[in-house]
Amino acid sequence: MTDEAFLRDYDPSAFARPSVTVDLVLLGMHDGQLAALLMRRDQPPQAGCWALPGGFVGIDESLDAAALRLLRDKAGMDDAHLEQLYSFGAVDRDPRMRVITIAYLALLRADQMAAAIRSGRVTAAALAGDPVSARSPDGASLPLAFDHAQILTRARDRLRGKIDYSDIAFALLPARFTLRALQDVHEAVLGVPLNKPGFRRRMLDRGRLIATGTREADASHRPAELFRLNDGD
Amino acid sequence: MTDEAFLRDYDPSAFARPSVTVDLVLLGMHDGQLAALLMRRDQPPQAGCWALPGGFVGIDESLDAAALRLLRDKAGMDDAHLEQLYSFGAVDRDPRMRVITIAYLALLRADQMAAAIRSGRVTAAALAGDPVSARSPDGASLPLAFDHAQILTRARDRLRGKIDYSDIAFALLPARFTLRALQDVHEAVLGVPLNKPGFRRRMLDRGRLIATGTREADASHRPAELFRLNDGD
DNA sequence: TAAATAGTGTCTTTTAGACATTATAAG
DNA sequence: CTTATAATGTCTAAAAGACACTATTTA
Repeated sequence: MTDEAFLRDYDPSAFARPSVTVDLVLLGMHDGQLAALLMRRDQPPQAGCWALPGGFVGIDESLDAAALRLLRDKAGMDDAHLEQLYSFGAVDRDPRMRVITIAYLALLRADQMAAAIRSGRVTAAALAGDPVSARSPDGASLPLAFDHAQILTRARDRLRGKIDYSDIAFALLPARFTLRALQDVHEAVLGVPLNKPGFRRRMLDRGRLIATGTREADASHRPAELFRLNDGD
Repeated sequence: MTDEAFLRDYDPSAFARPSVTVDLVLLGMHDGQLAALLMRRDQPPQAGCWALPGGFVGIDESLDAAALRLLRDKAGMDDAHLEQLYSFGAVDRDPRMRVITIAYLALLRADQMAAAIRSGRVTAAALAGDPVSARSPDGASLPLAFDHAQILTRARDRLRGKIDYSDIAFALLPARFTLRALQDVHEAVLGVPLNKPGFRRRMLDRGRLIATGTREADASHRPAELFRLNDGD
């Protein structure tokens, strides 16, 4: 890249620049299904459609910092798993102006999901299908704004691709969890039922799960043992 | 995101916006090693350092279109494997101004590498280590500009992560290739030697390789059979 | 004691690593 | 006939799917 190109870009009005935003895909388990937290648009364009929480990237703010700020402002938390997902830059993705968005994937525990929903700023929508579509808890289909179906599909696919060899499933669970709950997460993300003994053995053979010796409390049947992740090494 | 935020952003001088560029990581095999194509900076800042080819994203140009344009302009080709890699947006990554770059990974065949080098616009640099460092063919270490070592490391890691389950290795090979050449690509990318019979069986059992019946020509020993990829299904 | 889920044992198939052996070309 | 590499066979170990079975809690 030549310095002349940079220099002429020093004058912000000489050449039009795209706006840059960060959008958050907040994913977690809700009612036993994989769900995203969405905001309802009440202004045109696309009023009535459901959108990802997002905002502009500040001129003195890194992309990661912008994602963290939005996580606090839109979902009211600051300790979720957060990773950059993909950048979307189709020319007409927003009818108002040229906007390039860097999408981030945030993984929430059930208690974080519940707290964000209680705050009233976001609503949970179950995700299914390919490409992904969103459904409200009562089963109604929720229309998605802009290219957000595409973004949600890529987020779901990222989760599917990484769940077998990474620790991301645990970001969707409390610190102590049963093997059944862990299997429920895997099945919801992958969209297929899994073999129980095989799943159990695969998880335990990995050597990362530590039995706590305590058991779940509220079950109306034999209670399962609670495990925690050994994130020390 | 509120419409007020969008509206105030309609005036480009009201709020400073970052510049947006696309940088290309052009990877291929060179002298039996994994190598990137770099440009030497002859102007400050970082004069004498080696940088990825890149350029601004046009206001009416998608990210993918900008990457394709740069592939043509900087490497003189338009049929390489091209995929978005990651976006880099640290506030001080470029000392001149705030620049967010969307990095793309391009995979080149040996003949494309050679043609780009002959054009004189880029130079091949072998990649090794973690984080990646660059070396010229004569063994000299090449200092990398800005955050480009970080970008190259992420490109190399993407290649490593996908080579076992995707077709990207074939993007680095001509249409017809020997199993030894395919193994050389895997070994260069992964940085470890592989077992020959096991590698051969794994590739053939996948059912994607088609024996052509012809053999390599220039060998001074028993010539190996040439295969091609079945990219039909 | 019935119901429901937790948890285990075992068989089989698949996959992959290691290593020895045979085959075929050039010089 | 020597040398170098191609190509194959076989043994073994680890991983994963399927399924039957036992164990333990609540109601």
